[in-house]
Amino acid sequence: MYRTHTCGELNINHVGQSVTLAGWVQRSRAFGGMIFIDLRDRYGLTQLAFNEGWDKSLLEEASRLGREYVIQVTGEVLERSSKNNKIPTGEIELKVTALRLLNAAKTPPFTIEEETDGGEELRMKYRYLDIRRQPVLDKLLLRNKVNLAVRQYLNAIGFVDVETPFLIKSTPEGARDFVVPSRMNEGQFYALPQSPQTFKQLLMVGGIDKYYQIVKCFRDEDLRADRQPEFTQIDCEMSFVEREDILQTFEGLLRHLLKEIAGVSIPPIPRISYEEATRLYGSDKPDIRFGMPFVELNQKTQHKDFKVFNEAELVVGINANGLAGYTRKQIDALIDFVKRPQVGATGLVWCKYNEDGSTKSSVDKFYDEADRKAWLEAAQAVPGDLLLIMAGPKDKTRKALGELRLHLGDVLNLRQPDVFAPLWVLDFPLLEWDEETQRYYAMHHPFTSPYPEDIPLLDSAPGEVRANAYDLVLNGSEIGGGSIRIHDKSLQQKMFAILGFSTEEAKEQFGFLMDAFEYGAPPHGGIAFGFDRLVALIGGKESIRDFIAFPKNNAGRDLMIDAPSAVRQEQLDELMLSLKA
RNA sequence: GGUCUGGUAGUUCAGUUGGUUAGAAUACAUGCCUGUCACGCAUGGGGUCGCGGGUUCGAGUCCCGUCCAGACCGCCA
Repeated sequence: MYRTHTCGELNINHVGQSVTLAGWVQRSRAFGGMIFIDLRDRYGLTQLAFNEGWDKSLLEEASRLGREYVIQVTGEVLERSSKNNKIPTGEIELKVTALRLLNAAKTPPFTIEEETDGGEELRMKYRYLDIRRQPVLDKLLLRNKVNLAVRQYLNAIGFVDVETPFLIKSTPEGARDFVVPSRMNEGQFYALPQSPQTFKQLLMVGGIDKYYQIVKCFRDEDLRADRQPEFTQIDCEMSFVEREDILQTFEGLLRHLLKEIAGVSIPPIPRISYEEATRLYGSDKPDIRFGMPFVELNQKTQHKDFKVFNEAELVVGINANGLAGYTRKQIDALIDFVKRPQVGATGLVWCKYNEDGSTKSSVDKFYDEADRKAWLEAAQAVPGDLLLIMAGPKDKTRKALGELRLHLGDVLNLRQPDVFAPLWVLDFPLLEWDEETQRYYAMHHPFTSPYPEDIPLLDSAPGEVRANAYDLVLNGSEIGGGSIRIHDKSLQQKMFAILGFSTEEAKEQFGFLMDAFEYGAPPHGGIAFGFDRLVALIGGKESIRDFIAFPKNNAGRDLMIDAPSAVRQEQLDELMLSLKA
């Protein structure tokens, strides 16, 4: 037996007991005739004490131990003469009577402590050392806790975990596929799933009724701080349900998770339409931890000679509550923010509602006091507020003002990580027109059903058809999305036709699904959650990387194992592949 | 595909208008120290200034290229 206890559990009640611990040397503090060593495992730290007076040869052995050496010690639990109230084991120490070196260690390239001196790249290269650090370990433990809570909730209401294949078929829609060459089928390739979408629908045809899976998905697209090429989804599907059934079931899941993990009770989740979300917040995933809705000012601004406003499709403002005191310099900083290429606005007009009730704006040349008062009133501003206005093409301007709104939320500290404000976004458009390829694309995916009452519009005005789809947004991040699916072959065929598939192409790509629809497919719908992102948000962080044990960098590389890499010529030959020079 | 930022000791960073032998902190090694817990004190070792080219009497510093890392835009049904 390597140990009788862990390094996190001994306390004053164990004094006098003989125990054996095993772990890593965190830090050693040596004095003339004595040495203290902090021994670490994933449960905590325990101080080991060596004393010349107790055992001189043992003290000498201890003096040779370096950082991260793996050791086993046996000894007696003593009450400390000077206690450390910063750690749970701080009242005791181990008077070591036997020391066994289990493995020596090179000096680690960065310090294994709460606050490390290591940079990102180094930590990724030596991820196994990084995982020894408490903040990283805590995130992995949180992930495990959320995973367990998801399974408990879903199992309790009858969901069945079914595994679906990873080696599947490449499809043209959606994200770029990772492809895998097939040795036994020369010149042919599998694709890794972007999601188990069609399989879970086939499970519904198979009568599984309530399916879930916590499953890896793969997308060969560029990465971000919250985007990895392989990521995990909580994938769910239900039969004989309407939208309301899905919303209730998974609102319950989020409520369960926040209660179990974060100890937070949330009120019923508000709902908003896609149209309203973009109109009020300039985003289809608004952060509603704070207000600041947009106010449209076309009618109140386009009666004077100010060309910028007059020629704009949309003039829209936001009330930056309480910022009337902002100096010229501070306002210039906001203007610089919106002019950054990432935001892309051309300018920003401001209008102050001073504490004394007077008003001042950057466009006083064109607008008088009455005009300015009218704007401020429309924005429900009170003295002390600052109105910020943008003008331009509708979509672009809304998006830019949405960025500014989030920035103001940050500036005003209204985006607290421990506040959870979920939101359902409903009534997405079914289709999006793409100018470049001159065709419609499914906004969600081609299996999403339109609202029955909108079906006639599929022929006359496809762009106006609303999807029976829903996104769950948490604190400005999309954490889940789904829809009621098409389960009727002819409607599915029609969708493919609108998306530009010929009958043959549709049959070749998705014939298996449409065949299945002919054998009694039940009405069904589902949802998938981004598990990494959900865990990160519950943990109060923006980046998902630390919540993944072995993440990839922003070029999709694993710095630790140095993947991807070239393969041997024999492997290529076996696969009948040759590389372009 | 694009924009921006960075690359100097094991690590995190500083390094002025181009100018003598490239510094600090920390880590590491050695010595001293019997109650530390970021122990303290002293001494010491440690550098292809990412790589290649150019300008110059002289380049860590300026220019060009390239590689690597990070953030973002496009992309992500």
